[in-house]
Amino acid sequence: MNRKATALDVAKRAGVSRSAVSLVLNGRGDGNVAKESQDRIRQAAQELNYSPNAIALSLRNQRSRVIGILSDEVVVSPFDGNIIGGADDVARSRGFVTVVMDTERDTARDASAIETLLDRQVDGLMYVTVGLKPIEVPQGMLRVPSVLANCYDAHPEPQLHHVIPDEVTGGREATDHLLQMGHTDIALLAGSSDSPAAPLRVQGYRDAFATAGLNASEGRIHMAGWDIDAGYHGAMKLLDGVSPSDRPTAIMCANDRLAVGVALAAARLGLNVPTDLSIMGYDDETRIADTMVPALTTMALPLREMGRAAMTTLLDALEGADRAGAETTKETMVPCRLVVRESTGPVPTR
Amino acid sequence: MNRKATALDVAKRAGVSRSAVSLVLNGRGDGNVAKESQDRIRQAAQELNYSPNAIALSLRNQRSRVIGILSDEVVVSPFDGNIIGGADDVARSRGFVTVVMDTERDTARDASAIETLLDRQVDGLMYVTVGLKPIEVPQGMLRVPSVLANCYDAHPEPQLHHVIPDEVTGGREATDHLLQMGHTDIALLAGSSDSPAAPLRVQGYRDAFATAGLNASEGRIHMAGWDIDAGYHGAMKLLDGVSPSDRPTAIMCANDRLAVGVALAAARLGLNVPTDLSIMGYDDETRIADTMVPALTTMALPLREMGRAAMTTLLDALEGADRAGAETTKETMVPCRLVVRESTGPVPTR
DNA sequence: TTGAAAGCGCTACCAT
DNA sequence: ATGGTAGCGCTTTCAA
Repeated sequence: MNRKATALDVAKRAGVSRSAVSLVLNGRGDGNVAKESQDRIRQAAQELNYSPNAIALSLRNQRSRVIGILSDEVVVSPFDGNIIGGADDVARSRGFVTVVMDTERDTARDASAIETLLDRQVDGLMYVTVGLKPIEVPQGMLRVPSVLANCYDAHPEPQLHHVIPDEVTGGREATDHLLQMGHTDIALLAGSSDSPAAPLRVQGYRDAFATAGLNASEGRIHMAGWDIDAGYHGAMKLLDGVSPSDRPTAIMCANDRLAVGVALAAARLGLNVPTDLSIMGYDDETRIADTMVPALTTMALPLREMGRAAMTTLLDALEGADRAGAETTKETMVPCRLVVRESTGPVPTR
Repeated sequence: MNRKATALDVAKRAGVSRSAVSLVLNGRGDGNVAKESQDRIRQAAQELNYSPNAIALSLRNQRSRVIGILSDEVVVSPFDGNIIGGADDVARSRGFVTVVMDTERDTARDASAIETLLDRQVDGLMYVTVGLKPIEVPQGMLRVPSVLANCYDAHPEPQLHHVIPDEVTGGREATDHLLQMGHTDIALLAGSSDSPAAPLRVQGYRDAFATAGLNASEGRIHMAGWDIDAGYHGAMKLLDGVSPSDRPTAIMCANDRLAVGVALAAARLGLNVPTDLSIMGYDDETRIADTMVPALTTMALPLREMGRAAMTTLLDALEGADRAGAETTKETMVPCRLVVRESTGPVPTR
């Protein structure tokens, strides 16, 4: 708990001035400081285990090389953490550090959290949410370069760039996968409309049918919620006591938890997956989709890529502040990725 | 992106000196500054939307009221986020803010992350992990008051206070619950020994039997891993093709995911839960245990409480630095909490 | 009651 | 090539 060495300590030890230390340690020694002084300085710094005080640096330079990440509940919830992971990856690789604050879904805390971050001189801000959603962009975010990840400005005239998954294409390709295996009666457990992702995925489902020249039967689309029990009860309604010819041959779910519920229902009804029924998930939730029995075929959300893309956009804006107006597009859509595992198979012959 | 107002701006606007502003805004105005100056200052501050520059404050005061939280993978993984939530709760209520850095399980990054935090003048440090585990305490943590949450110093002579769940009691009470419902043949899917939590929970299981005057049959304890498939296959081994009289009447799992696998197996075998088989989980994982069908009886990990306790310990040490040596105990054990839902019931009569 | 000045650790610009 | 100095925004002491 003893005080850290300062540049002055290093200077004393090396028998030079503070300025010399600063120059050398910042690589501007050559041509300014004698070679041998340089060595002594570096040596002294090493011995004292010197590293510059970032606070003083920030105050002096008016920039901190810190990016503040504001999370609605990414930290405390089990979801979407990899967005932050991806963002941090690129931040670190470019010499920035990220600090995260989580408001636990209390938007009233947004402003104060941002104020806190801003007061600490963050060079940029990123807002990240669990699940795609429109947000009210907190005023403070406009004071520094900022970006939105997995969410977007609810206003008609958006100020900030956002990075979101391409849900329509995701829904379409998930459906395509089933279509290609010969399924035509595909039920859709579609989440609930409190999330904008749900209707988008439904849209993709419809598009896939349309492209295939088939009619998506609207009666097969059920807004079911997002959890295991919803999947279970939804599947039961679709399958229990229904004659095989009237059953859907595949159930597509708006997330993996629904798929777990469906699998549970299928097991209870003595239906084998995938020979009697194909089940398709969405999200590729870690340690759910990959460890289910059978392992879930699913549409992976590109979380890490989204985080990377968002941070890249932000840092580009930050570092290229000179060559102005380079930024034109306000939206990045990252494609989802089909992960084929064991819960889907060819349509049963009957 | 225009510069924020400084204390000098406020002073000018109010027609006073910087010191006056400082005094008033820090509540030391009375007796030092004229009442009406005070009003003008407060007014000006308001109008300019002034808030002090935290960087300058930290530099000046040598403390930042920031607590750094270092996470091994709490942020990016789906688990244990509420530890951070709880920690943040108490930090905020005591006027501190927390910033989180996640190393994504790369312990090589520990030291540099801590250095970063330290360079930014954090007043204290908290190390938090996913799952109970021993850690190598990074040197830097000893330079400021620090605490360990959900992990503990691997060394024989621990320096830091740690907060962990009481796994033995948790295992015991979970088993007790089953015992009390008349089960005596209770299988245990015990996770794997790469986690210190597993043997502790097993210990609790044995203790419960011992206390009840029963023999825990060691043959019923299976180190099975932690995921759904492990639960599924473990249960299949226990149940499939086994005559009802040789089947365990209850399966206790070392986490909820195992329990999901067990439920899946039971469903496939036509076994009803809980009338044919009771299933007990562990962790009370959000949106898993509570939404399973049937909803899982489980032993809840006191995540939020652990976070709260850890932060309380840390801030007490920080703020009570004067009255020294108050801290004697190095360990806080937080009790787990039995949550009875629908997956457990009386032993079947046969 | 008020204002001037020092100093937290650092870098950049001056003189020397 | 080197060292002195100003100043980032703030609080605190001291003089007026």
